[in-house]
Amino acid sequence: MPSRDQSVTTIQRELTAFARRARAAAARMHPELSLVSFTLLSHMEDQQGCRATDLAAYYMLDKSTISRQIAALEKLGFIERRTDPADHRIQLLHLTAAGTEKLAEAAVLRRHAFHERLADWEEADLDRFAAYLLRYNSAAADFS
Amino acid sequence: MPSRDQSVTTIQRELTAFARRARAAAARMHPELSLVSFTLLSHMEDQQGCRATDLAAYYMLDKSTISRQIAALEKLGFIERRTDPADHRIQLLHLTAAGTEKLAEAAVLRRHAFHERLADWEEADLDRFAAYLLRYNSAAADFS
DNA sequence: CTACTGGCGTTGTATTCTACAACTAGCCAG
DNA sequence: CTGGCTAGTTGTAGAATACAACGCCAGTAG
Repeated sequence: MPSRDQSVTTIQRELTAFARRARAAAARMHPELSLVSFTLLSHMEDQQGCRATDLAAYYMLDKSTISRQIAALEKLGFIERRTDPADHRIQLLHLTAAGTEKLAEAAVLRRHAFHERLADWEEADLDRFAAYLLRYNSAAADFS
Repeated sequence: MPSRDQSVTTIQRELTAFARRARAAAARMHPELSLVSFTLLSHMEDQQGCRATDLAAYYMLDKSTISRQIAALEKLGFIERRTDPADHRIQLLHLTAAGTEKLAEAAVLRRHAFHERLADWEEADLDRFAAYLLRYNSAAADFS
């Protein structure tokens, strides 16, 4: 039975190892959509009409970085900006049809990869693993 | 009770969210040691005498990237190269005392952050979470 | 109404990370 | 010895990112 400290160390090491590979794995899986672009599009799909500032805060990126990413995604035709009629400083970001489609393509590839890796897991274990990750991330969000 | 597909989707989303933030979080925690440098040093500590090629394969990075990272870490005095006497093509990478110390400093900061986030978890849950991550990563390694 | 203040986003600039390709050097099989 | 393989380096270019300075708009104080 591992000690509390050992478990925390393992969690840290394994999460970090995953993080280190995620970028390259995403690049290999869908070269047209980097991990950053993918997550930004995902976020926009979930939160219809989100602002650039929201994305910056959520992903701990500088607003200038987001601005350029947004510009690139717009140039590709994946998103569109709608100026908030109530406040002209704000741009509400929305996926276009092309963006939705592209995101779905990448999501299929990713989901397939995850399903493969998790193929031999019991459903109960998947359920608990998902719950643990949710719990961890919601706690981590408070510290960011 | 979530379906198998929902659980996989959650796992994918939450792991990805973590990965997206890890880089910035590491940079904020220990600005002197990027996430990449940190993981490379960690790997070298675990696998005393590892090769640059091993690091490249494990983290899915190009060998040129590793070469430059290695060069930077050597310039900082954190690692040293020892040519393998049996095969002069190979450099065995070792931490120096300074590197070991620097790594320990960063590890303390990181471990503290993880302990904080996991403070209110039951030990049994930590244990299971760690086991799930190990299992996931060992499966993922086969696909890389 | 005007001026200050603060929030949102863009642009200029520099740095870092990364990949790909071409290369050198060492090992080994024939 | 030669050809082919492996380990690592270097040239080059592109992408991501941060920081700082700026412009624009909204709200508020005077």
